[in-house]
Amino acid sequence: MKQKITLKHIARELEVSISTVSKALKNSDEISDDTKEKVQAFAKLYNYKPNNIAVSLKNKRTKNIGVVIPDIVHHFFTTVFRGIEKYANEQGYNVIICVSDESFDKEVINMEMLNNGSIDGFIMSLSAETQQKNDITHLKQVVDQGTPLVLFDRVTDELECDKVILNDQEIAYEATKKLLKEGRKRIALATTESYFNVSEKRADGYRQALNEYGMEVDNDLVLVLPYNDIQESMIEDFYDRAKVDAILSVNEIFAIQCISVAKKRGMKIPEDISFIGFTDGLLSRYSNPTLTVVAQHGVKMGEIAAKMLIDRVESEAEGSIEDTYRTEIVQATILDRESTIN
Amino acid sequence: MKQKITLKHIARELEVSISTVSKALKNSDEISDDTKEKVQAFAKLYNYKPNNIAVSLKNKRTKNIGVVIPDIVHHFFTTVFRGIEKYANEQGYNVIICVSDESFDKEVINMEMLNNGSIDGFIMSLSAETQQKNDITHLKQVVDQGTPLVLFDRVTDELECDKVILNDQEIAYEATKKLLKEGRKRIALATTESYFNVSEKRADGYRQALNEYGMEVDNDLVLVLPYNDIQESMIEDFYDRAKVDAILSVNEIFAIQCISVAKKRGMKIPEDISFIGFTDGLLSRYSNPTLTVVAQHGVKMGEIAAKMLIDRVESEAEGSIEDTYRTEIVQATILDRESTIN
DNA sequence: TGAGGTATCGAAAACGGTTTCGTGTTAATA
DNA sequence: TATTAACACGAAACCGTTTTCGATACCTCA
Repeated sequence: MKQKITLKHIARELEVSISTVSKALKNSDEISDDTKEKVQAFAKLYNYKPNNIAVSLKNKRTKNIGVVIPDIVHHFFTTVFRGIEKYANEQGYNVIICVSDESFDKEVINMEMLNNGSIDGFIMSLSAETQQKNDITHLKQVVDQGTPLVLFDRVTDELECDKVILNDQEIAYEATKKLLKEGRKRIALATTESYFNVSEKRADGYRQALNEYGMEVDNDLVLVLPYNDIQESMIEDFYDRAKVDAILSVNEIFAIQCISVAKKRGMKIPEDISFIGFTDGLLSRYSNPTLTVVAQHGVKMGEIAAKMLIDRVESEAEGSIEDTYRTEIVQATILDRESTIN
Repeated sequence: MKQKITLKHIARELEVSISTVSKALKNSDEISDDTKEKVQAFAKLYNYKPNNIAVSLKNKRTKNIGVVIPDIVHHFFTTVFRGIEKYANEQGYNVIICVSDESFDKEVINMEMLNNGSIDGFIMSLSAETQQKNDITHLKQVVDQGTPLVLFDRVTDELECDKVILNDQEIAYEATKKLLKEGRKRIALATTESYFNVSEKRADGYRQALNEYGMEVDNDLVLVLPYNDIQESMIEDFYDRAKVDAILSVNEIFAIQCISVAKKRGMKIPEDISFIGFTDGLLSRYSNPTLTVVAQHGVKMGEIAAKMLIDRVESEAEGSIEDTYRTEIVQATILDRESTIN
């Protein structure tokens, strides 16, 4: 096991000072070409790499960004993360990831773990519990301390910071209109508990479209499903009590399960009933019939979030403080597949 | 924006030395109870948290572990990562993740980025390209430098280090035997190019079972599919040229696609043909019929990998060098679902 | 009374870099 | 020849901790 080589070693070996070595490696013009060559050759030979930790301590910049997300075994978050990681790496940043597991406490603990110099800024999406409790003192604290923060997807209006969101309401409106244009009369909404910010906005878009077509929003047509542990009977009951000819689902799984039950009941898709779901994951692509979806462009969202964060980090480093926070909106698109009529 | 408070600030304010503050906060018995109380109260009041970077520089330990995986939008890797993150966090470690994107170059660059003091050790799974080229000099370099390294799933025999793998061959043997016991006579193997270590081992298990039942391994029954961009016609052609009554697939997607084509051809599942796939992801659970799978227990694999790494990191820190590398084997299990006869 | 012990604290080195400023040498200029 | 500027380099401070090694003051006991 070879010892990691440091400036000190090089300096001793070449009988020059540490400062000379440091400067020579940076090609400073204070140093003669002769010594530069010597030092650089030696450094290359022994594969010298500056110690990141030492550099970070000196610069007060780590080139690490912290990402806190509710779940990692989850297609949407994964794609966003992909975008973050991609952009960050291109800019020479590393990404430290923590999973809050939809838990408020874990979210708080994770952020405290990271916010002691380990990272230059946060990108995060709120946990379910945090949205439910609506307690964001930990976020405020981070922002107060001057740590840049970018929220994506599951955001909150109570905090002033940079944000990246989907045009949820608008695209839900578009999706619903697409179903209406198919001639659907009894369009259902499959959704989660309402404390999810995004679900609420999607529901708004759904209602807006119905209203525009002069339709009443029938509460019997709203199917609220639990986040986990969905029983088929819930969907059966729903089909029993509500005549339905289309379903807009706030996620992929709900849609797939509704399709599955519909098929068992002998309904023809998309003739008798059509489906649109949010999230362009594997399920939608490989289901039978394939599912028409709202593509959320997670990678793009992640890239934008990373860019916003890094821009802010670097501008703060240069002392030019921009104090206006921005909210970027990613335009979702509808991907037509077999579960709707085209 | 409040300045981050340091030992120096506390020391100045309380008119004691930095060392006293440091010791007081650690409850050292060199310090009187009086001063301890004063210092601790002040620290709590101003929410003092030690700067991680400075601590890392001093201890030469970062409490960060680096994870390099080929893909993040991928169920198996995601679950493994979940296990890593879970165990690591419990032990007070953070996880820095880099995605190699199945590219050799990115893998090398990522590892170089991290291996300059940013992390205490690596957990990784080889990229496709790395396996293909069979070039692992970058890994050897890391190990030579004394950085602990744990390989999982996509490992290599050419490197001595800790490893965590699945009992791929054995479970493929079991799965194939399960199909044989169903009375299947023409069992196909849907697989990737052979340079994937794990695919090769699964193929071995498949052959072993066939041999045990006195069957020839018919090369017409091996369907090699590309990693991306699978055309349905490839599967159509396969069904055309080979009479098949069961398929063992090295992943989920191949199985799902084979099922889809089989259904279109009017084959009854599992009566006419049965399926087993590797990876217990969403697709298998929500497909129609649901897919019998080999569960790889990614979370457990991740936890084991993290434990192996952290154990080694900490034992090295204590100077007690264990020089025997271990290979842990995770036992896969078969989850019976609708695509096979039970 | 003086040696030794204990309690409490501070100075300083160290981790591995970056950066400012000063200094000695040489060469150009008045 | 004396002054000065350019050149090449080193000393030292600094980032925020931890930790070793005194140093002082007070106390105890022979």
